Amino acid sequence: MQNDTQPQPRDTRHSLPMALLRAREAVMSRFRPLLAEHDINEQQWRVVRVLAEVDQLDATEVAARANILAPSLTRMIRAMTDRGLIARAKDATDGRRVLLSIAPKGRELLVKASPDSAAIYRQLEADYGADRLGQLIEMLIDLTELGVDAAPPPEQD
Amino acid sequence: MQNDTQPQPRDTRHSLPMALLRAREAVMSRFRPLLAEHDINEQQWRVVRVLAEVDQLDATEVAARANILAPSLTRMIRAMTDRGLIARAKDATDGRRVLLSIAPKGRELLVKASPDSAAIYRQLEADYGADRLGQLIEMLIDLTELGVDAAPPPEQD
DNA sequence: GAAATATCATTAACCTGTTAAGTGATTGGA
DNA sequence: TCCAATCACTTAACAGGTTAATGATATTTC
Repeated sequence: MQNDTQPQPRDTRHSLPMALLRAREAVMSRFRPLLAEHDINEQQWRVVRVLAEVDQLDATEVAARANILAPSLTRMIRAMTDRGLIARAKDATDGRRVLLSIAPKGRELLVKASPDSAAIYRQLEADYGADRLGQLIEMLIDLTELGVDAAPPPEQD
Repeated sequence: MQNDTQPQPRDTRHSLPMALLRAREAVMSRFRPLLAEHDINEQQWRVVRVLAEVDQLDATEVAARANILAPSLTRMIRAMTDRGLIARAKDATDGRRVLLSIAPKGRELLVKASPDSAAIYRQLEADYGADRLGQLIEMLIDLTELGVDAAPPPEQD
């Protein structure tokens, strides 16, 4: 056996980025019909949910919490305000900032979709195991919080 | 306390889809510089790696294994064949199928990028714990394999 | 064997992802 | 005060994500 002369990449099945991608796709496939029913996409749904948790938030923070890039959010703001899902206002003390908040139709959407969403989540817990699902989420949060460079090379100066 | 009249969605931090998204973003941020160095994006990198594991594969299978939708793959095939990363051929026995295989520049890319990729992965294991990372991947694979409807509602007729 | 059906790939249309550059507002040091 | 640097958002350009429709082959059914 001399098959390890060249370091081969991990097989795609056990690659962490791909495993994350596939798992996400598997989970989202359960929620997609519900989102389609309410004529909203994943990204807008995330924005609505982030804004539901707070009174108002500047665009940069919304983008960070909903995992959406600033240019994407800029485009989405127009569509979502036009649809009455969110409201946009300028920050009085900082002219650069755009403050976003949830609007009536956004709350309405949340109220209408939440029960089904919760049911889908319960089914997922039933299928996978509620404890195990909770454990998985904690592990994912830990992974996320490692940050880009948990152990950066020592700076030389 | 009477705050549970309306089922509120899980806070975004503990939402499974968002946790998966954020974790993936955190992991990919480590790999992105390497991919940029080789002037390739995530999706093309996935296609190259899938094709490296086999002799040839029809487009549908490549799409499935690389988690890329068929229309996206169609667009990518042109760019990737133009660049010499993959090769495209028609299936002699089934005129509908397009068979894809890795091409010399694709193998070259793999050879050049793999050592750095492996190093990034080892760093990730060091930061997160190799055992724990393996456990996480197994949990993600299990989640993926639940499928869309592990326990579909009983059909009525 | 012909018609109906199913499958694979492509195209189209619209949206978001991503990077880079641009604009206006704010901040902080000379 | 000035002005350079930074910051928040926007715009632009191109690529992929997503859905639906279309075309071309295969397969199934009668």
